Amino acid sequence: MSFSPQSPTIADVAKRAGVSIATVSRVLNGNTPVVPSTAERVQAAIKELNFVPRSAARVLASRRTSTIGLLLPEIGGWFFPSILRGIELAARQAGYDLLIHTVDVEYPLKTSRRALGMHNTDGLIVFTNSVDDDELAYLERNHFPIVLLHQTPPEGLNIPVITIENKDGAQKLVDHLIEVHDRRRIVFLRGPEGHEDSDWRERGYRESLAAHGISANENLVARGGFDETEAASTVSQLLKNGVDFDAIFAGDDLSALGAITTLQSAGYRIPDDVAVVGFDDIPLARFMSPPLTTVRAPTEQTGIEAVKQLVRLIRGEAAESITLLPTKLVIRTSCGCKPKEVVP
Amino acid sequence: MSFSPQSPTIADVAKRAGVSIATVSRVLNGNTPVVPSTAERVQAAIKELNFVPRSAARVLASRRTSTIGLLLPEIGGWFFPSILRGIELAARQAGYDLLIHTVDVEYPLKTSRRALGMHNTDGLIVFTNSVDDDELAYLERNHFPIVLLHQTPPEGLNIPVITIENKDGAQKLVDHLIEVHDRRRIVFLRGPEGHEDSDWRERGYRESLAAHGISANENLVARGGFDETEAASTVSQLLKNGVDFDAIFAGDDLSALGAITTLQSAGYRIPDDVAVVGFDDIPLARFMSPPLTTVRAPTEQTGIEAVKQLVRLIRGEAAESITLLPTKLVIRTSCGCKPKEVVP
DNA sequence: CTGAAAGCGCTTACAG
DNA sequence: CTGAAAGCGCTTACAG
Repeated sequence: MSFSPQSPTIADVAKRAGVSIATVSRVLNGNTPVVPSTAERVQAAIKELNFVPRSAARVLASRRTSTIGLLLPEIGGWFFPSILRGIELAARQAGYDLLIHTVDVEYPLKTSRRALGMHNTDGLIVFTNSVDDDELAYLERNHFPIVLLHQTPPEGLNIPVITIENKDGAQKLVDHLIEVHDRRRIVFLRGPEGHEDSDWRERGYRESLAAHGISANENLVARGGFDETEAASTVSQLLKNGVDFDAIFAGDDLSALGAITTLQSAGYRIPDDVAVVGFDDIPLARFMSPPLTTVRAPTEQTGIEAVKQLVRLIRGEAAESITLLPTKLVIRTSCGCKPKEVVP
Repeated sequence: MSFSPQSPTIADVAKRAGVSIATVSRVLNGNTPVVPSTAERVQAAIKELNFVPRSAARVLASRRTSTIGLLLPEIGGWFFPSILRGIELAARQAGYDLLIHTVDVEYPLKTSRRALGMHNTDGLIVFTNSVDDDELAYLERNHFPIVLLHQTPPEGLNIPVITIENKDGAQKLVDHLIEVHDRRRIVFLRGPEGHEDSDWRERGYRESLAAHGISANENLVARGGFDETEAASTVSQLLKNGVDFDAIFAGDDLSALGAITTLQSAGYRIPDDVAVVGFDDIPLARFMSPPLTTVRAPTEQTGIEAVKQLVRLIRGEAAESITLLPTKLVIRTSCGCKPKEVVP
């Protein structure tokens, strides 16, 4: 039903080239010397028959799947395509296929154990909370290669993690609001509950305030949900409650968008009345009005690093226990900077 | 290196349950009756040993990979995550794994034949131009199940295609500009060369003009590239050239964004001076200023349909040769409608 | 309903 | 450098 019946096998190639299947295999894998003239005959036979070795047979015989599994939460973010591209490129380059499974975050364990694991991959890249702690512990106990993306491992588990300089980026951003634009009543819009990126950004926010002798005001910390709609409703609530603020550090660019929209339709001018900044530098950030000041993370690089560390683990080498990719301030005008000063 | 050495096999389960491996296999697959009490013992053994059957062995023995391959162009669009979700959900539900490969559109053939094909999948979902015509012909000649997404098959090949009502959506949108807002000098911003979605949208545009007795003006058709930057530079060029227009139908929402940005910084008011509409209804469309009138496509559904048709082919059933998913006008204010009339 | 056995298409020691 | 052969871990006729 799936293989064409006449689909050639290694035996067909061997027969045609007049060699044993072992020799064909050696030509295919290139890891054992083969006399050039023989190799050429084999190559020719392969081409003529349009032969492609059955993956399953190779996997079974070699005990290596040459496949990396990627577990993602169902709700894909904006960075998702570029991280995926990074992972796919790096995986292919290292000789691995990529098997993807999206996880209903409500049932991380049940779904994940079945779909991707040691039975069909050599290692797993796990994105933010898409595998629960018990499952991670189980996999680690069995020395199965795993790398975490944007999530530190649960207590006691030694699993490499790839993430970005959230705290540092956030701190620099808030420093900028305070030092350059003299804002002191800065709202922070949190991401979803339990989202580590958001937690670190919040720490950066708090440390910046502290470093400038501004005492934290808990009324200024509210839910943004990494989501335009939630941020929009939170900001209207703040306005309704008469909370006094002169800037908003939205947890991500989407919530910045929601905040800006709400403020503008309530008649506030940005950045004059309220400065608004985000995090991520999604493609549309530069097109918002005003263009959004934010923090850029090297998303594609994140995926590449994840594969790099995972491949080390698969090869039995040591991996970095934490890889922290640098973030970078992107100054536009929503913070109060003038177009002249803008980084292109 | 990849399987833990002690990782249990079907033989371990059989021994523990005191049955043959054939019986374990039958319990696993549930396609042959097994006495309930025996089945329970087997299930218990499976659970105790934490046994998960090796995929490669099943594939090799059964001659079915139970895997669907997805070929994507490297440049992921906005709809990408939701289409992927649709595909993944539907694939899993139908009992298939999902193997993904992104294709450098410069070399569609070379990369694609190696990565995904009959040697490791039961069928392929091919996204816009990620496999070249010769390769498609080769696959079809071998009766390998394929479904195309947003791309009609090359001449003479009978490959099912899933796409959306591009022409109809575009036509309704332009009808709206003409009939409701009395615009007659409407610019169309094309997508990338050879992009079928764009071609169909252009046809809808032209047919709407024709239906209203407006003769096409080729000066009003220009490159938008499905891209903010390209659209922005095209629109400034139009302005510089003194081209006279009262509306822009951008090929997609991103180019609408670029157009709006450019017009506004040149001092034009939207929609009063120029109405701007897009296509796709990306998440940020409602947050643009003004909120963008556009056309919505059921992206997740597109992925689901693709899997559905592909599974039919894999099972040897007949598939719909074309599945056209409906699009829907989303009226906001960038076309000139007042907020009151806005669809929520 | 169940088991023994062949076979899926490769890789890889082991000899030579 | 090359071949014969065992074996990877399953599924599936074939008997019984």
